Amino acid sequence: MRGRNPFDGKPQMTLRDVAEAAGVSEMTVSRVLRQRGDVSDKTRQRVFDAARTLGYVPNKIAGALASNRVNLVGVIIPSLSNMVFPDVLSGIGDVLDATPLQPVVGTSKYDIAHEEHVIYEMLSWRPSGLIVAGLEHNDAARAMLANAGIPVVEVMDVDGDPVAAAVGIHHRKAGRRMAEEILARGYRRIGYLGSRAQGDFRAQKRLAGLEEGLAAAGLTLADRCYYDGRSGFATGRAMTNEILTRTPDLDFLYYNSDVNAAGGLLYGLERGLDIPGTVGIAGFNGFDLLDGMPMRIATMDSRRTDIGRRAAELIAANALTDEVVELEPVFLPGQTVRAI
Amino acid sequence: MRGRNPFDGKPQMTLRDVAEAAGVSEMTVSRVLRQRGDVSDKTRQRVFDAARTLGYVPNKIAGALASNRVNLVGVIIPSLSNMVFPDVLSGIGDVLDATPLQPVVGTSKYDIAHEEHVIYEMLSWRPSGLIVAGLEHNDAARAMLANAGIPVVEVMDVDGDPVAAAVGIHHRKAGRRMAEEILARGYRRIGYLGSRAQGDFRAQKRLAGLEEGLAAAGLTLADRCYYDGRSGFATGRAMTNEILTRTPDLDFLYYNSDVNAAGGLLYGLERGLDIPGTVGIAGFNGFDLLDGMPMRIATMDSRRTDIGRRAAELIAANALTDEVVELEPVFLPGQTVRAI
DNA sequence: CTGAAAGCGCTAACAT
DNA sequence: ATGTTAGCGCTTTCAG
Repeated sequence: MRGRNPFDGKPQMTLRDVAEAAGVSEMTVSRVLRQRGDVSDKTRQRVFDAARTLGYVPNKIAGALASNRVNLVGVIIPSLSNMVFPDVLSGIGDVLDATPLQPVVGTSKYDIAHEEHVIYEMLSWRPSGLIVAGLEHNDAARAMLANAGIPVVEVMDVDGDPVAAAVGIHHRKAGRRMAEEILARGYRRIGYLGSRAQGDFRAQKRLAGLEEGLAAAGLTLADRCYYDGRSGFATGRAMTNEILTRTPDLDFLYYNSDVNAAGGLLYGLERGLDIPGTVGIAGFNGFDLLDGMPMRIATMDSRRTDIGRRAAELIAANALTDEVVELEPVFLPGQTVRAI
Repeated sequence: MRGRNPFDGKPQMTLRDVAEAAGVSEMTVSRVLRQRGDVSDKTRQRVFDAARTLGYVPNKIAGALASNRVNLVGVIIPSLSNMVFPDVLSGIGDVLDATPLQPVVGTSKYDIAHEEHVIYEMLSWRPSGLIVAGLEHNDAARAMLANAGIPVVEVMDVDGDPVAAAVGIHHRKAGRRMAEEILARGYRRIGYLGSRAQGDFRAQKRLAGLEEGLAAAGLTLADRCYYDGRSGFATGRAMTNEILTRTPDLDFLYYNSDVNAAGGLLYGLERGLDIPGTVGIAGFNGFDLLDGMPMRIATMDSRRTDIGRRAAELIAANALTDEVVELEPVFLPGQTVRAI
């Protein structure tokens, strides 16, 4: 007899069991359970009853192999702890809920080599589509994505060279745009506060964009400050303290994330800084969790949910395109920058 | 010829293709690719080369069907937007990373009927284990979990009647414990601020525990205030304003979540309330994101990462037990309650 | 409306 | 160290 996995608790119930109980063929059971093809009401009822009493749960593995159809969409994001990505997932879910497709999430941990591994694992389940955060992949990953033979969408960022379709904002432009807003409001001594993580390409692009924007006005960044580890209020405070101690005459602080900016805001208010008069503050992302801070922080809505939605729509439409959808981030001045 | 899925981009590459290219049998290729059984170095190399040049990606569907082994662990949680659950996932990941198992996440949206559906979908992929948040399931779901034939662990909560193994804290006890801490610090007019959501059983249990604890001292809750929608600073502020307007003599505010408590804290500080003198504040969860608030909020660490870890360990050990692991939440007084 | 046959791509078990 | 055979549980296809 065929070896059974020693881990198996109990024998698997099969279509055949249901068929026998209902006194019909396996095929009929299959048709009833998938609501495909015509089956008489009487038979259908018998089959349903049999399946229900037996507690039959179909084996999708077998079904997928036979039909060559897997209603899963792989979604690969760097991390779930960063609030950015759950928002993207929620957009994806909104769209896929109306289809038979189901998202399956994997995390790359901001590590390109690990990402390659996750992509490989995902593809080996033959999903109906793949959504991958970011444009930065190693060659092996790019090759897999290019040859996957299923719709692939790179999300978040369109500032680079997509392998496939892409939906996102242009982070460099977002940085430039922020520079313009800052300068238009009369700030001149600008500091940047962000993560040291090599894997956060999008923040790096925003920084590059910011510097471009400043350069266009003949300015350079007055100082910058980096942190390791997680973002948070404490992180924002610590960085702010560090950069203002080192360069006290800064008149603007641009943070990689709203969460850190919020920490900076709290720090500044406690020190009695005149915000936005003496020092302006801006973050990035537009987290509504932070509504209710002492001041609304200037930020840029990164369109996360929309990005998820648009990506999912491309997958649901089975679009094997390499279309690039660039969404416009929305600048939200809040109360931490001077009025124009 | 066999019908091909019209969605397929290109024909699937199979073991046979690699076998032909390498001039060996399919079995040999299979052995090489799974690093199982002895294969000569020369053959191994030929196979690797062939697989790599062809860009072969194994079909796990077929492999799983043949081997009756699926290295996936289903994880079903209410939502990803609530920061609680990513923390649990990260604990699960820590443990599973050292095994061949991979977590697959599904969300029940705080809806028991939808949860049943998600459990069914998960089980139909024949995972090696299932981790489900909460003890509250409908009968169909309970039946599925009980008969899954794989290790099943219910996480977060042990206050109820687990179908299978359970790892969590006892939320009613946590509420009682909080009542004791509050009373021991001399507060007497206590208000509760939490979600109206029916699906948040654990917060409801904490509230029940709080009331029990107060009752034990001959007290009752002085007021309560509920919100719809998402937690956040703005939500915390609004609730706090509402409850203090209605019942100005409250001397303690117990929130369902740290995030709302933080909003309440900001509100209170702005109004010049003496915290913790006149009014004490406590939340729940122990989110370290909030480190760096103007005051450290009193809270109870819900042991989320540990819960994830312990649950994953049970799954990894293939434990078909109904063991209940009760972890102790840790009370963190912070600065928003009076010293004892 | 229902059934029988064939086979999806892979791996267990048994050769050799 | 490598090959051969059978079959996992389901769905496609074709026959009635």
